[in-house]
Amino acid sequence: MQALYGPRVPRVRIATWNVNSIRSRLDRVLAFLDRSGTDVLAIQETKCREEQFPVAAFAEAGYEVVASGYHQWNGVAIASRVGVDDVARSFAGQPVFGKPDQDPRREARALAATCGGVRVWSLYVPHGRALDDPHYAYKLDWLAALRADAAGWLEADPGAQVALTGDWNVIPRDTDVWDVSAFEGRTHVSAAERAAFAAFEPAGYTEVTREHVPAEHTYTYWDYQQLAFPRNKGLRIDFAYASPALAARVAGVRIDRDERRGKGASDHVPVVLELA
DNA sequence: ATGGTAGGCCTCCTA
Repeated sequence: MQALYGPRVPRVRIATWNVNSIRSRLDRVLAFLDRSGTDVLAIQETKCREEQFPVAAFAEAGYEVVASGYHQWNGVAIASRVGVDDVARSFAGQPVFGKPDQDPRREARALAATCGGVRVWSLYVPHGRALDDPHYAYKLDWLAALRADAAGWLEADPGAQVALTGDWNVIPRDTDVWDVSAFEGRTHVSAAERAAFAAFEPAGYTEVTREHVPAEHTYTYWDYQQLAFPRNKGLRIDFAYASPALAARVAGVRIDRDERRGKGASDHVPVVLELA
């Protein structure tokens, strides 16, 4: 009898990747899915409208896609071969940036779906641009609103399996960049950004990529300019916060550094969570 | 030497 053994828990491999245009990166993304055995991929910077997303190529590879995007900037998606249920195109308190009177839609920076029992969020945190730019205040508001909402999900269901994955555009530690002095006076390293990032821990979440890949100067992004990758001048800005029930399942994390090599690479590499 | 790259609806904006 099935009940004697309890419900089967499917093994799931979840990855996150800022692809910097899904249309120009399609072959690389499909090749990554094939070689990595990824079941759910949270994609950021798709840089396309929903109707432009190459869903047929993903379907052929066995993945269902849900995408959010309405022009050539930002854009997030989730590709899954273990289901995409209960899709959300924003979180409850997600701030609006720009000219809300002309464009009331929130930017396509957050997308959620339940995939194989895990609530997966694909997040593209606002860059901030500069400390004195309105986009910087927007970034801090955005992170605070996400934290507040994410805390509520755990209060409502402490056993929920939630993954907050994506490009966080925050350098949490001085050792997450080749030379932190190069970022003095710039975004990504400010005390306010680091506090906004760290605030997910007291909200009940664990940053599992740090837990499983603790080595300093381990990067997930290298600028296209000035030979940043050959010189290993990178940043660690792609992370995955996991709820307690999900964090307990994470058996390993891999940062696919090789994906940055060669012509036609994204400036970010995939980060893969292996669930037991 | 005050640049360099890569994406997009591409002579500008975003990262």
